[in-house]
Amino acid sequence: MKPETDARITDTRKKILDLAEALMLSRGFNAFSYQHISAELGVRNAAIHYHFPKKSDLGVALIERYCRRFERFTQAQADLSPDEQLEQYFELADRYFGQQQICPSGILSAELQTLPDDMRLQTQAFVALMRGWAADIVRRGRDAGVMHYPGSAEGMGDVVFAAMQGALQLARFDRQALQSVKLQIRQLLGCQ
Amino acid sequence: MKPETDARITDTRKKILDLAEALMLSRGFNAFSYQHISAELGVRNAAIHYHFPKKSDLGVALIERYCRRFERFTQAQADLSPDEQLEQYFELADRYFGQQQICPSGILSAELQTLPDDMRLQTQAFVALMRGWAADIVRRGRDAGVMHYPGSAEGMGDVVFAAMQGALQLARFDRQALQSVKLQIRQLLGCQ
DNA sequence: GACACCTTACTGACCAGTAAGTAGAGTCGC
DNA sequence: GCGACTCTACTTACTGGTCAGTAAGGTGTC
Repeated sequence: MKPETDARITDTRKKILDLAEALMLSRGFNAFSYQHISAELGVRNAAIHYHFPKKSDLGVALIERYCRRFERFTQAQADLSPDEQLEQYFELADRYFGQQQICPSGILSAELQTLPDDMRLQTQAFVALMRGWAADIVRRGRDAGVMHYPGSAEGMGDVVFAAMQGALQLARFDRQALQSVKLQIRQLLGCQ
Repeated sequence: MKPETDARITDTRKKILDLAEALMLSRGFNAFSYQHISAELGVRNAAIHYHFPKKSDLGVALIERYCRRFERFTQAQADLSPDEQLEQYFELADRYFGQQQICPSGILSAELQTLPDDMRLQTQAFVALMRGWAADIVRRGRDAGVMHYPGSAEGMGDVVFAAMQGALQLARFDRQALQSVKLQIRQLLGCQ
């Protein structure tokens, strides 16, 4: 049966991506090796190279998957109110925090100077997506009259995005920090 | 003459620290090697090991220097008004940005999981210092009536600190991002 | 027999770290 | 004022480990 074969084909590939994702978000892209993945998966090193010849291929695939996942995420919650969308974003951050991880844009931008060119470009596109979305939420929040803040929606979106990225990093030292930042952002936006 | 000898002793050591600092803030701690430093300095690899036997010794020395420098920085501007202190902090960020660097707490927290234990402890102390200072500025800013924001000073300090850390990372993709975040923070605090 | 999905076996580069030796400058007894 | 000693600040030469990446071979399935 074709589906079963296809399922097996994508199975290892998906497991590699999942493991690589977890490793990248906790250790960073440069700080995990094909050994980390192959050992956990019970295969040999070269098996990873079969699916992703270069490490940058794996990296690009990871970020592409983030982009697809993120677009599905935004489409799925397109009908929610802006303040509900903000809470969904906060929950996303909580999930990263619960696994001792930071957000993908955080680790990728920190390591940016050492990333291969193709990964850098892909990262840029991903960050632009996230940034635009944050600005969108606060813009529609203000238009709907549920959020109140001075300045531009782009500026406020940047602050929310940057603060959440920084908060996840800060939370590695103090578990209270993420809650602290989330609460303060809610108050700054005047919602809840 | 003693002073001249002492000057030469500390000269190489200081040059190593300076180069290591620049490398860490642009590439990350794990992504630079003793080769990077020794090549630039025109000495052999082992010369670096003479001054800093383990790489973690170099890392700890770097963060300790940050702590000392930071305390001198806060003492030097103790007499400034809170909004002037905030602008000094912004200028610090501008200086990092101008050299294609991110802030030390940003890179160290991103790489935290892969850092040796002694560096982790030192980083924790450094971050606590910076965080406390940010909270101090906005607390005294509110007390003095020049800053206005909802919630606690700790919460607002965390947002400012996290947002600036995130903004420096965001600025690697878009040079406007840092200005955007700085401006928005000023407006959120109601100063200028 | 063609293909997907691995394996074994290897290469060369880079890495942190070490051991042993050395050049020069300062210190001491005499 | 001269040899012996000592210390700092390196050097050369090396080790063992890890890394990404490759080449060639095997195995099961359509």
